[in-house]
Amino acid sequence: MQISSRFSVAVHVLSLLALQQPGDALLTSERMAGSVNTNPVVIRRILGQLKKAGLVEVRPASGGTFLTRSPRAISLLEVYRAVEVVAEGQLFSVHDQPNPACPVGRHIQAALNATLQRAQAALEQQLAGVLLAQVTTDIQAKAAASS
Amino acid sequence: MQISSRFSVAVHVLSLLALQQPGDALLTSERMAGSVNTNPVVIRRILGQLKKAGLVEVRPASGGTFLTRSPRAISLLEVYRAVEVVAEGQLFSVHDQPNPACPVGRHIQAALNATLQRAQAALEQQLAGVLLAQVTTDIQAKAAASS
DNA sequence: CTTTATTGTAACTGATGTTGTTACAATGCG
DNA sequence: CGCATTGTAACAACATCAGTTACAATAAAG
Repeated sequence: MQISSRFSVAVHVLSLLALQQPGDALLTSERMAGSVNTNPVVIRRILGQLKKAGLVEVRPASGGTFLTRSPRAISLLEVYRAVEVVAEGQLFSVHDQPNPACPVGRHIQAALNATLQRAQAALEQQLAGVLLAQVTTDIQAKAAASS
Repeated sequence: MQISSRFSVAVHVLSLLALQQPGDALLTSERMAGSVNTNPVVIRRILGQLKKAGLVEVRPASGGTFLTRSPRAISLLEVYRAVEVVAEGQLFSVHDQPNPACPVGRHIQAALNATLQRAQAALEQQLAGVLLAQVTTDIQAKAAASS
């Protein structure tokens, strides 16, 4: 099973917000949905999660949406956590009722746990090491190169 | 979304096979299902995948099931790949039709790709570094300690 | 050669999660 | 006030998962 695209959509939306300039038209959920190519409600749901995580400020009605911090202070791990694509520490699911009468059944969970936690932590560390600013810089570089 | 428990069940089953002794009663799907605490068909489906990956030999009818290699020569990454919990290189799903008329839409996929691949590779490397033999040794150690 | 236990596989179910959609009340700017 | 927009609920369509029933194919044992 794949990790939900909520994560990539969230990074997309945050990139739009990070690159927004003072003079620009306000970024509404409709506009953002146009860039992501989805329904505005999908964007609003994700914005709700980013807001709950304290990453964005959404001013109701026609107030616009803004980052609460510099893109240099937002890691992709924070975004990943914000959109709850995976419950904390639960990337792998483990069969939960093995037979305790069998030595393997009794100990498999504990024997596997350390490895699964390490694997998950390794993935999260990679996300922690990338900042939103790096993504937007990369986007701008690619945009400049292709023009 | 979580990674399917097929992976942990497969490691459980392979541990049973690794710890099986010559004199023991044959490990049928029914017996293994008893240890995992699930339905025998679930076990047979997973055995089918492990067989396809060349990790086990299943002799039809009442012939028993065996590892084709030493547990020291089977990494958890091979098991992970065998049960196809995640299509190769596709742990993260990315929204696939961003708007090319927007600079962010046009470049977000490429900008994210390297990071997502690295994160996934970090996870897989951890699995590659653990052998089935380590799991069974750990199980035996825990079983000895609790007796 | 027949009996018997077992595997391999198809088909179906119920539960859950995702993405997209419609609908509409609440909000706050002009 | 009027209006664009947000926040949220409700629902549909779809996919995957885990469990189950059913049964033909297989091969070992007598």
